[in-house]
Amino acid sequence: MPSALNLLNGQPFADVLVRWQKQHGRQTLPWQHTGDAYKVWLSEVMLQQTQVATVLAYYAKFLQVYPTVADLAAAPEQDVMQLWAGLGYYTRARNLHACAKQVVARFGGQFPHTVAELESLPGIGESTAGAIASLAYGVQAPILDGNVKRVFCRYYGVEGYPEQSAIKKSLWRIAAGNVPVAQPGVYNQALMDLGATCCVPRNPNCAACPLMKSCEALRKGMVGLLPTPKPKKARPELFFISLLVEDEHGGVLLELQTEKGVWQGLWMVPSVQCASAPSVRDIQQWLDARLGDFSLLDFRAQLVQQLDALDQQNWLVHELTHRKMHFKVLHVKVNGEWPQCYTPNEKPVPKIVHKLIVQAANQNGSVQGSVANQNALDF
DNA sequence: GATGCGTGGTA
DNA sequence: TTACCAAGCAT
Repeated sequence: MPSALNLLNGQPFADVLVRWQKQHGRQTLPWQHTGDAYKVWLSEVMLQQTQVATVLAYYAKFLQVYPTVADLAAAPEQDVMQLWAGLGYYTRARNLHACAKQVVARFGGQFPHTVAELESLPGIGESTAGAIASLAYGVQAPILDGNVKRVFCRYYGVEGYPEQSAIKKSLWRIAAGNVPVAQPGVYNQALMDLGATCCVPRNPNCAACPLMKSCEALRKGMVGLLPTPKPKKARPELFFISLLVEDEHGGVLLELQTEKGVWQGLWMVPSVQCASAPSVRDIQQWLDARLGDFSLLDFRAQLVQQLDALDQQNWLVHELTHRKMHFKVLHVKVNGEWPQCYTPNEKPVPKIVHKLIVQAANQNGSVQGSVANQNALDF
């Protein structure tokens, strides 16, 4: 267990990391060295469960469109969702927007300095609050993200799945016990940089690690075994039939997902869950129930004609962390501009919409398809 | 306390 | 190809 006397080669643990960060850590990430809590917050939220390389383009776009938290607070939510589309975990986007509004309303447009106040804001949990407080304001606050958990699990030889509450609790104790008064931001950045560039999940570069000489996992030969992996669980496989209605302008019929669950707040092509071997009768019933909603009754025959061919159509696979989704498509083109049809660039859509459009375009090589394909590639 | 929530990269 | 998992949070 760590203490104030946690020394490494006679130097305080934190000093070693701070020195390492300045020499070997990352220095050029766009939100670093800005002293701007808005930028730190924006990056931290985007980086939740998401890698730096993925975030960079989204971060730049957000900052360009919303240079300040007040700009973001004043934006329509759909605009925020649109900019976020493709980044995943869309609750983050809604919370981002709600948080911006609260920062303006409750804190006069300035992010608060204390962990407790930061944590009271939507989308900011204990770790993100610690990151903002330490990185933007120099507050002595711990963080505990995936990188830090891995570094501590190895360095202290902590066994057990880190998300388990008892393990997590002891990791937080370790994290809190090590944060230095001086330069807590650089120290926290060091932990993240070390985890992201050196103490990586597979094939860590222990020879280059500043903590090597007292790493418990290394001493025990357990580096490859820690952190203890998540217990495996079967991932349910779900099957869907989707309705791809394409108008002359490359627009696609989309409906806003208002239910809680995957893709809430985004726009999706009409879809119905089915068995892995869907029956023609069930899909036909679904069509009869839905076509009226979209004034598409005239196209019923055209769609019904495709039902038998669905057996031959390959499932398009879309994998999420907790489930594996399979899609087949009923595709129809309509003349003119059609209500509720939008290009995927007009509305925030999940990635699967682009995939479905691209697949349909490849299958029939339509002109509309190539437009849709272009839109997909714009992302 | 356990579960749900996206997408992309990597070995 | 499959499996893992990455700057977590909300419910």
